[in-house]
Amino acid sequence: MNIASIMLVDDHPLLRKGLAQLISLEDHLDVICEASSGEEALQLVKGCRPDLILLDLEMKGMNGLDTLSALRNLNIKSKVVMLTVSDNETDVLQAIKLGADGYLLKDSEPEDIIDQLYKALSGELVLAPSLNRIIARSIQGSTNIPSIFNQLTKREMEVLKLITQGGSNKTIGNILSITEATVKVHVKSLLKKLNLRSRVEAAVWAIENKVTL
Amino acid sequence: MNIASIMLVDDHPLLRKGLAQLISLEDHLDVICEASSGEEALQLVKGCRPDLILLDLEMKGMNGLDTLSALRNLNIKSKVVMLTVSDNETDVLQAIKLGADGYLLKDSEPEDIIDQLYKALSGELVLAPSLNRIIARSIQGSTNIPSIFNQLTKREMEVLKLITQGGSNKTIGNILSITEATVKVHVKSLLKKLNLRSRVEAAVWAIENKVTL
DNA sequence: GTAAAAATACCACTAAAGTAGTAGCTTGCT
DNA sequence: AGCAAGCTACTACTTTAGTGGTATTTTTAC
Repeated sequence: MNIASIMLVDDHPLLRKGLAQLISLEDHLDVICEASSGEEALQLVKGCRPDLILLDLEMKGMNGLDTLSALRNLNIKSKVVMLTVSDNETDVLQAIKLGADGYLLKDSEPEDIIDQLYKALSGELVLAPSLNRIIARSIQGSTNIPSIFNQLTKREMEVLKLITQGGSNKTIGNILSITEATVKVHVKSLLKKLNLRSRVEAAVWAIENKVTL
Repeated sequence: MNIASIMLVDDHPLLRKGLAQLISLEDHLDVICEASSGEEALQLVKGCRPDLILLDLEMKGMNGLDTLSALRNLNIKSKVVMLTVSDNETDVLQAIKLGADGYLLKDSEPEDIIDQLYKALSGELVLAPSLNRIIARSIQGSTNIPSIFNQLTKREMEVLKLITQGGSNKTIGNILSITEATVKVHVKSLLKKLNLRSRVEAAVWAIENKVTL
């Protein structure tokens, strides 16, 4: 077996250090470059050509999902394994949809992570064990949330964002230069799409699903 | 200078590894024990007697602040430096109030973290640079938020929690077995205390300040 | 034991929020 | 060209939310 090259992308130097050290103990794995942001990662990949990219989901600026889709758009064929603290349902499904080769949690045991990296390198789709039930539910089709997540229109997203900032329909209307009535229309359809009952639930949903737009 | 003993408390093995490796490069610092939770930390401290405890804020189960106050109740005199991803205002101030000797952010540069640890060991109160303005604001007294945080009554906290779950005043009343009118009273005073304008803002505030009660 | 704070409850009122239906206009897709 | 989808706007209506004030009972604190 050849030595597989790995790129680390995480805005926490500490965690990169931990990963690098962990990986350095493996004969068949080698960290060839590190990036502290999604932007940096995109610049470096071309020169790096890693076999596998370990990508943090929660990053300032460009987040992990954005970075992932940007990487795919650049036609980078490296395996990409997401590394995250959250087992957030939409994030997991979104990552998979975007072509991630794995989704691991930071609180896993180091040995498990290494195991999973080998599996990912061999072409397997690896998921942290605690994510299995999320995937299962999604396959059962009961998960209308993530598919509908994308179906929120730009306007609805904007309105949702402003709701999380505590805006009333009127103030949201002023900000977007539309009438309160129109805001209500957006709120209504947004609630319907997300299957929620009030703007409070929408705000909570948005925060927990990190609607950043 | 003697070698200072350090205890690591973090539920992410990876990050512990990173820290341990980082610290192992220092001649005057030595990691003598590690804990993966607040509970474990409390069990281990007595046998460990570290000079300094590096304590993660975000942990499952007992969080960092709980752990800190528990440590102080056990009359542990070790320096305690909080390590966290968030620069959340209330957390910082709360930690300091509870007697933390430092508050560092995980995305700092490793060298900076080491520097800060030395300073903390020498008795200095160390804060990540980006926290300075938070502290400044607090000293200016403009920060009514954290002091008032504690002033929310039990009932108000319960109501607030239920608001974050999307409950209407009526349903909250049903859950708590009080009338809608009474719920409104609680909401009113809760909004006043937190200086917020609507239940949506309250919900967002509660989530961002991790009101778990 | 008294005073203050908390929790309960009610009324009356204003202001938002949410629902339902209609409709004109634009943009993208076929 | 035609159709679907998104954005806009309106009316009319019901339901919640939020404000102000008063008042009783229970806890908590000193």
